[in-house]
Amino acid sequence: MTVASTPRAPSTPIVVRFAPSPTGYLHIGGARTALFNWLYARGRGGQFLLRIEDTDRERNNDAAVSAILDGLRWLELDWDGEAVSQFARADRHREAAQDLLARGAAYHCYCSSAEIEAAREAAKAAGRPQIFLSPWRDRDPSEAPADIKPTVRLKAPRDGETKVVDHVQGDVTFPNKDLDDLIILRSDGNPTYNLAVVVDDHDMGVTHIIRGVDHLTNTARQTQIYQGLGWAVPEFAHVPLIHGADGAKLSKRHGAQGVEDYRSMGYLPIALRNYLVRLGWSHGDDEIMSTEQLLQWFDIDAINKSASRFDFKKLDDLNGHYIRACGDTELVARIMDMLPHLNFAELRAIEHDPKAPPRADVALANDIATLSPSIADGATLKARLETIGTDKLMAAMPALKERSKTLAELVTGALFLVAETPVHLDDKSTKLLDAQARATLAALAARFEHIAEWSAPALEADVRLFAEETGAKLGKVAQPLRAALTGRTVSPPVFTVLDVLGRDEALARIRAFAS
RNA sequence: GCUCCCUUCGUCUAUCGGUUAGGACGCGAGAUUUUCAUUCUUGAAAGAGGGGUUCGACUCCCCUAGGGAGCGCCA
Repeated sequence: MTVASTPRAPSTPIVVRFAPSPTGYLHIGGARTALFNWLYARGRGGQFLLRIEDTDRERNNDAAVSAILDGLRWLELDWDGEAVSQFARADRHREAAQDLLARGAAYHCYCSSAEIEAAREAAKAAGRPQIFLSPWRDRDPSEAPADIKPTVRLKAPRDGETKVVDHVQGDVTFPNKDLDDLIILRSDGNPTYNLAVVVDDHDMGVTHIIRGVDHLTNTARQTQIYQGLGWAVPEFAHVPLIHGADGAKLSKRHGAQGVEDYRSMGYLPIALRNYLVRLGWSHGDDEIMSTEQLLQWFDIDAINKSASRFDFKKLDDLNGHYIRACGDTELVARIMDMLPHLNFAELRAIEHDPKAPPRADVALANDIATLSPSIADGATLKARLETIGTDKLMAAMPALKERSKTLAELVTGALFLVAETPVHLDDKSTKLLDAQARATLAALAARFEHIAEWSAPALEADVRLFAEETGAKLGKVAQPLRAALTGRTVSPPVFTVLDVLGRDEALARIRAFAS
């Protein structure tokens, strides 16, 4: 394992920000951007600020904002200070626009929306670049029509080029002739995104802007605003996008867009972070990296330029690693935290590709439907588990966690705890419990009644002895037991199941199918 | 259409001009095993295509092809 040089203490403290718009959930791509920002700041003693880009009043609402904050908290990415509302700073943005006007770096444009639209259509039809050159850039404002409220446009340079110096993309130059005079103040006097971003980033003292490449052309335009305002341009790192497994944009069809879905599926925050950081960034051959290592190693200069595809198989593998490494107490706590977020009926209603394996939370919902149909949601399941006793869940954890990739699978494996007696059998276990198997169960029940010590090793020894005496293979004895105890042909080791269930419950379940 | 970016196993990636092109996931085979897993061993699997530059190119340059992003009084 090679160790990169430790980042030098910068003379000016690093300030980064994550600036999502409130769309109703924290997008998985946004989550990675937030993670990159967080790692960069926290690894270098800098600040990680949060700003909500809520200037679009129609889309903005409190629920959408808290969904994003919840997502960040769940991912364990803490930010400094209060989240800044961009909308609340509109006066300051207007002030900057006035400043631009006063400096001669902006002008009033009296073109109507219809006029602009028409020009764009014409350009498109003629195969010309769809940029709009306002005639009011050079026209005398005294000629302005009285009935039109003007917008304010940036007076961007027409010649030369605008260069974006980027830690990921390198130097990217845009010919100024391709960048039109963007509107910075709408005709209703409200600031537009590009102006607001520049003013906010400047006022918040942001030194490094780490965001998606989809903003690269915005950066060229924003650079012109910085220049018009006479402000220093911050450093940039435009990170590549994350695509779905088919290479197209990540969509609902791919399984999950918001981090809340990943919580529901039972991924551990640390596993998701480890997975996300490896999309577009690496540190040699290292795959599993602790947060401490990431803080030490992560650097924006090592981020790749190409987009990557989201691979659930790899996420599952990482999550499995972290589950196995996690203490039982913490796992139980995380399961209990997760359960109230699950609504089984809703999960079962999720459409998905029938060829693909269902999401772990959907699989759990389906399993509950057959095993314990009376449990309708995660909160009920949680209550049921608490009634039975979390000590039983704890006792099952060591056996469960080495066969689970997600918390949802952990719960699926633990469902035998809440099953009603007699257990609801699935098709395979129904078939397995034939006359011979039921006779075996009767014989076992008789033995178990008198067993001195009810523990996994003692039970295993006794069952092995029974198999030996009757000349049966262990599987011939263990499988009927498993079916009677769990209703499934797949479960944690039967002896663990017997042990965790306890003598009375186990015997009742066995007798229910014995004959 | 215009501008910009990208292209190493199926996927995520390593390689700072000289390697039998490495690792991880997934997949195949085997071992362990009461089921399923875990664990261990092992196998297959890649430089988009074409030109240059160079003693030597995955690495530098050009072209082509494919992919992506942006082109709003959205953010």
